[in-house]
Amino acid sequence: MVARQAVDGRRAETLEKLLEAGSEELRAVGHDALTVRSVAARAGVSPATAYTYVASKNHLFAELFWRYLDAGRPEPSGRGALERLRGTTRAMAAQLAAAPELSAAVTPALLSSDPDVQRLRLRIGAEFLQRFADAIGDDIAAERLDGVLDALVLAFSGGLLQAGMGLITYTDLGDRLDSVVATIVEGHL
Amino acid sequence: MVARQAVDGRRAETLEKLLEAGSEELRAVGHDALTVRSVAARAGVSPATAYTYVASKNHLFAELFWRYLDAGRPEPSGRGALERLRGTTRAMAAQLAAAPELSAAVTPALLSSDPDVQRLRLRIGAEFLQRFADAIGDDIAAERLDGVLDALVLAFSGGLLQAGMGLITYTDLGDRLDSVVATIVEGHL
DNA sequence: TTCTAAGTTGGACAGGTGTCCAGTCAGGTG
DNA sequence: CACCTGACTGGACACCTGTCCAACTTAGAA
Repeated sequence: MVARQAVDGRRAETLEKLLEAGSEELRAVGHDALTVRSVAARAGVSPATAYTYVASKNHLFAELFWRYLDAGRPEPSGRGALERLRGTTRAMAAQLAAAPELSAAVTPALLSSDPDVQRLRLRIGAEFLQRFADAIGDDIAAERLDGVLDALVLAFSGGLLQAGMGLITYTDLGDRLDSVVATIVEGHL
Repeated sequence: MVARQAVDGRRAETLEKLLEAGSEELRAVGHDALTVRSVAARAGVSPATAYTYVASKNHLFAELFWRYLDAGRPEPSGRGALERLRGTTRAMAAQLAAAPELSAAVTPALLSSDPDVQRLRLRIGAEFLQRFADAIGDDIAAERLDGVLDALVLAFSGGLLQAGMGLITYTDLGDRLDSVVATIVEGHL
């Protein structure tokens, strides 16, 4: 369970309605203009009810992002660590590029001090790390693995931040990461 | 000029008062609790006046950060690119660690869509890039330089993001970057 | 000294945030 | 069938955000 509290039966349906409405609203008006009340209205639910599921706008974004991420977990394939890593970062960049509004929304959202956001960002961070580790497999010596994973996670977070800032587009992110991954991994295989 | 509009004479003094008050308020109550009105009060100025200098809370943070950054530009020293790079990242991490509230404030602030913030974040991004380029000097072959710089900037941004999220402390950032920088640069010298 | 223009001010404004609570509604249990 | 309980509602709350403007101050030019 990732939402604010356990959901079962009737509450599960309302939560789905809300998240679906949030996702539509996000695409429709963008993350700046979206308000929790407008999402509630779209879901046909009162604001007070919405706030029993979602602690804040930021929490809503984090939740939507987590679900989106979770739904598109890539299967690493390829002959070597570099090829698999590139496949993984490409897939992740493509996923972000396919939902630019959500991606733009989540970067600031994840920085919130809201405790419900905190849980989600740990989960999301762990997910990134896991994906890179899966892609590498055992192609990199154990004593070098941590350093390489560290560099990859930092570079990926950095890409997220730069795209969130609008310095690069989510579409460019793939190319950028491609070369950066090579630069990092080179000499450690 | 980085502030909202050109400042000269009398306006320059008021701006200084405001930024100084902002800095104090930030240390005193943290970035969540700080409001533009509370900063204005501390500076002995009306809110309306404050808003003629500062477009938003985020703009204030970006401005404070830029000035702080600008004041502490490190002089690269050391025998090789790796050593100088490490000196540079160490110095930058130490600078961030010395002003944790400001650092915590600026990461979300820089993601704002506010146009006054936008100018500043380009400037700040350019400054990071410049520092890395200065540290490397001409120790890395031209055809590899861009890739390495890219990786460094992404990794540094990533570090900023992770520290902003509270996944690592600003104090740990130095060690983390130290090893990541080595991982990136290794094999490109 | 008087005038002017830049700087500052108070106060109101429309919107957003997240919380709270008394009251209504609907479904499942006994 | 009546009842209880968990879900939902409406509306008010306190507070924050950034904007606007007519009125006041003040420093320096004429």
